[in-house]
Amino acid sequence: MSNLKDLPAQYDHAAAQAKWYPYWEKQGYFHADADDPRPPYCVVIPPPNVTGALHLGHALNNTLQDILCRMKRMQGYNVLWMPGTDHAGIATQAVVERRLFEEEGKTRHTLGKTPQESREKLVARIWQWKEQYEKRILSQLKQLGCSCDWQRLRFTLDDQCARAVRETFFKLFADNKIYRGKRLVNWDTFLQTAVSDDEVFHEPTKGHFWHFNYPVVDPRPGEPTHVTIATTRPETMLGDTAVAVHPDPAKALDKAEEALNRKRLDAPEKEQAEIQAQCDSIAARRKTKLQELETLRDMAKRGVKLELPLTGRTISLIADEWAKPELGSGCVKITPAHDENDYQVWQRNLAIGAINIMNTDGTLNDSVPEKYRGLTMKKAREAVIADMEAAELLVETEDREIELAHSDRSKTPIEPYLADQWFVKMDELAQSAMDAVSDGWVKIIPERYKKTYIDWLSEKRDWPVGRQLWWGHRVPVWEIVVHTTKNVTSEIEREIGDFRDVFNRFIKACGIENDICLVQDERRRVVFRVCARSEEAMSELEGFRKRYKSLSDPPSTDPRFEPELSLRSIATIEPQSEEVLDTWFSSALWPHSTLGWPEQTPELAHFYPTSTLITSRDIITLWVARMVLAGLYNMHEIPFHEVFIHPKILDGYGETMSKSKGNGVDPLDVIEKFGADSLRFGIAYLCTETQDVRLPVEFECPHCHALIPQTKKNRTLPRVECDKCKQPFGTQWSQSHGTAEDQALPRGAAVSERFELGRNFCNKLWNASRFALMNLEDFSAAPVKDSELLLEDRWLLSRLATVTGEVTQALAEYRFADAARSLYGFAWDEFCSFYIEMVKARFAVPEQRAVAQQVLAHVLDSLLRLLHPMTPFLTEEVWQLLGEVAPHRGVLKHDRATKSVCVAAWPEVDEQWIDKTIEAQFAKFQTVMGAVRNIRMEKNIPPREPVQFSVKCDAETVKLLKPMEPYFLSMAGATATAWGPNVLPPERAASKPLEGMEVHVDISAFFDMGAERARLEKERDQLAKFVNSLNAKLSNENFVSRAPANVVEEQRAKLAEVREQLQSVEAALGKLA
RNA sequence: GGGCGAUUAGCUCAGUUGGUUAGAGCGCCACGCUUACAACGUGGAUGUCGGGGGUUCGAGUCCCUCAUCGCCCACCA
Repeated sequence: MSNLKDLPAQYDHAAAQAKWYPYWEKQGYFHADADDPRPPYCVVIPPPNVTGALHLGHALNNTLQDILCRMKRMQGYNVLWMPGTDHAGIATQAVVERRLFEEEGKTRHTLGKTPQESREKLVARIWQWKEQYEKRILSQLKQLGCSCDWQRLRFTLDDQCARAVRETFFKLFADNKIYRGKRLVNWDTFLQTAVSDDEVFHEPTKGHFWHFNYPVVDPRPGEPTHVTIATTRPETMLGDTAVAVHPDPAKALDKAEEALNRKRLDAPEKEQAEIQAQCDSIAARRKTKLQELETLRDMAKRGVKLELPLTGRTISLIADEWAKPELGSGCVKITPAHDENDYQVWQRNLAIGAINIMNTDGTLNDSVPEKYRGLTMKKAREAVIADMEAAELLVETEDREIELAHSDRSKTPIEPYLADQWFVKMDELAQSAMDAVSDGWVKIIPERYKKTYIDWLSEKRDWPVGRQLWWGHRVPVWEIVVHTTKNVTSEIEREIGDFRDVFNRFIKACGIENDICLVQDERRRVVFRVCARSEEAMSELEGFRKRYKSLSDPPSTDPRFEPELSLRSIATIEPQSEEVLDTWFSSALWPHSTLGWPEQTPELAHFYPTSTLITSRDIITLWVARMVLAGLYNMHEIPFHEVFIHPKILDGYGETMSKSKGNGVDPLDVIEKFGADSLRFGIAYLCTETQDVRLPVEFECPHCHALIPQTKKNRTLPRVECDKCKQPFGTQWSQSHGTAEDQALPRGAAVSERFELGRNFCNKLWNASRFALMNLEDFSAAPVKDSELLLEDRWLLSRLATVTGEVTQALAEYRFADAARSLYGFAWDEFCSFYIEMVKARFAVPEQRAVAQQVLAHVLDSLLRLLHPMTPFLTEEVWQLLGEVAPHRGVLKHDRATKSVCVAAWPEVDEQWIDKTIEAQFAKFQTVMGAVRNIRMEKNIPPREPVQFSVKCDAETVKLLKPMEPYFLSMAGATATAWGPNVLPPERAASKPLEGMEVHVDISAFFDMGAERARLEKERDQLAKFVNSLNAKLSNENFVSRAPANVVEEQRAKLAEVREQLQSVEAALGKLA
């Protein structure tokens, strides 16, 4: 047995963490079996990206999951918390590539001698990175106390996930839900990949607005000889295929004017001038410009061509509604391959065509005149402007601020780019996911986030799933081109038919016919795409392709190879698609792929659908929506019943934390300084429904441990000087932006004082436990009789039952802050400040000792259980110690404590103890105690000085308070001299009127006439004010007649009560005079 | 441009279906190392509940409106 006297006065969080996590793991408490008969409860972790270490947001996310898992485990569920990490395709590759460039000056293309070798080498490096960070992440989760089933650890790029991804892709492919199409994509010229809209951010950039003239080919007399267009991206003119003018400029102007007028009516004054200017501009157009636009429109209808300067090409003048007559010249250039809106115009006017002018690396390609080829878009811009100016076709240059799209990953500008892409058709899939939520199968909490989810899905935009990256699940598709020498359709079709026959024989011979799906390209009929489901099918295709290439390798005479030989002669198979899938494709499968799908495992049967998903609001669309549709598609069943969207962690300025802002906080720093329990409790305490978690951040000086507030300025300094000791220290910013000297400085951790709340609470509980343990050394388990319980025992048991109910209910509804606050108040104010203080006096009386011990041990036991999900280490530490002195605990009935609080039963609400009368009675005692203490302080009576007091109250209250006399002595140093209805204040007393009572403290030794009078006058004024306000209310005819009778009655009673108090104060004052 | 959320003590936040004189923690002031705890105890001070309207006997709470901040989505030749 530990020597309880030697327990440190401060909770040693580091020791507890080191001791208990390994213990839990060894006991296998976190492991869940699929054949366990208990009801399942399953949570899949939102897999953290292996891009870097976990931040506070992860700490919050995982703390909440752990709180629920631990509670459910105690409630008797078979809990599986499925852990894992995400390969985070583009993000991880970008990080590794950037490092490669910074540290070795290499790009991914120069890493190996061949493209193949480069790819392999880069992927190998990313795996190394992944191993390193995954290890770090897992260690962080363990230090946080997360009770994940580590035996089931998964990674979105591991073999099993790969199988699930291929299976899903194959299903979609065979189902005609995956197609290849040319679409305008956001092209990252640095990473040379398409990125999704979600991976693009806009940044205001200083730019210009250039006005160019395009000459008209053979203008008729009286018609314009050129049209003027304006652009912020002049280099794209090389890819123009048309200029558009509105088909009905007059009507469009009317509409614009109408809209403007509507806006003007309710626009604030400061915008009026601007609107007026726009109105004037429309009016001016009516006079001068309309005619011209209508002429241009007519010319467009006639099929007039324009000369596209610098290219020698002619382009069409078309009529399209995209051109807004009220803006610029009223004409707009159309570059379908490099602008989203222009692309839409092309879709309406296919005849104009589209010209892609860019290579994948962001340089201009062979579609532009030779002099521009190979230039970057930026260089091309300068060249185009110079040449247009030289040709006297540059009309005007305006300065203008533009919101320029940047890639979130490489931070370089995005070029819109027409490229072949893999798409998933979203119509039916999105609908199914919408229905799941609108019909209530999946519940989103808080409910307001339903809207985000539904709105996004209802757009049903097809999902571009291909990424031109090397890190990820490679698209399992091969392209086959059928050879043909024929140019008659029917003959070509016959050859295609032959190909199909031979191909089918080939896959049958390989035994992979069930794992192969062949689809013909809609436009190019000789092109086929083959999707492979299994490893075997993939290697057969690859094998065939390789053997095909090396014709020197003579095919075997095995009849099995006959179809292969035929196939060789009629078609070419291209290498497997170079692309990989969007990282969200594998994340979408997470809830079922981690449980073993596509295998029908016992886990899948037992744990799917999972119970709850806990995540952050910014991935409701990217992740949650896609998991629902993927789950429904693959499993025909929702992936989870409830989704809880938790708040975000912000810094003291209300900004999101991020590495690039330098305001991030590493949970390990917080754990080291405050302990994991404090971090967890602090998070739960702040995790309210509507507010984000705002945490002012401080640097902790490594020299003197002073806390220096983090400001927008100092958070991005490579070295910070301590306010107190004036010594410099490094920050997380030094690591990435500092000199070697900065990096060598001792590092100042970024922490937040907000976690002091949790630390103080843990320490309070530790010391209360220590008190209990010290006083339970002679504990012998013996159930108490109901009659032996004193008022304070019943009060505490009543409060415990109530709080148990509150906490259980709050956690069931994801109200973490409510649960934490409820426990905080109960443990600190009721258990510590009152019960323990009272029990001290009882422990001194031998015949009262045993009962008090039983109740104390029991309530501590329950409190530990209730707190365990939030503060697992502390509660386990105390649980073990308590088990040594009091292995059997309870009140009327005893049970043996479990080996660990981890597997202890969650407290039930014991209704028999809930007693509002007792709680009200106890409140009276607390009020009198407060009054006595208050008078002591106000009269400056030294703490050690004993005082005497008397209480005027009814007989009922006397019965209640008399037994409490010892507590007044021990807790307020006050001895009661009289109780009852006829009590009169002593000669020199300080008096306090209370509800139905008067407290008089004898202060003859400290009497100060002036001070006492001042105190009473203040009290009198307050009461008088209250009486007035009540009087006013009650003399209001409307209040008396319209308010509910009970409310009026309450007010009347209150008035009588307050009047009485006022009288007693006035009496006391009179006595002084 | 559309949507969502926030605005309560110096700071960070609670505040149930409208009903006494609006709460907590930190910080602040005073006193106290009383054998669980100074990371503590006891007591105290601190608010035009963002502004303006409205509904109501009664509004921090419901409605309208304005302002500020934050987030999401869309758009910007």
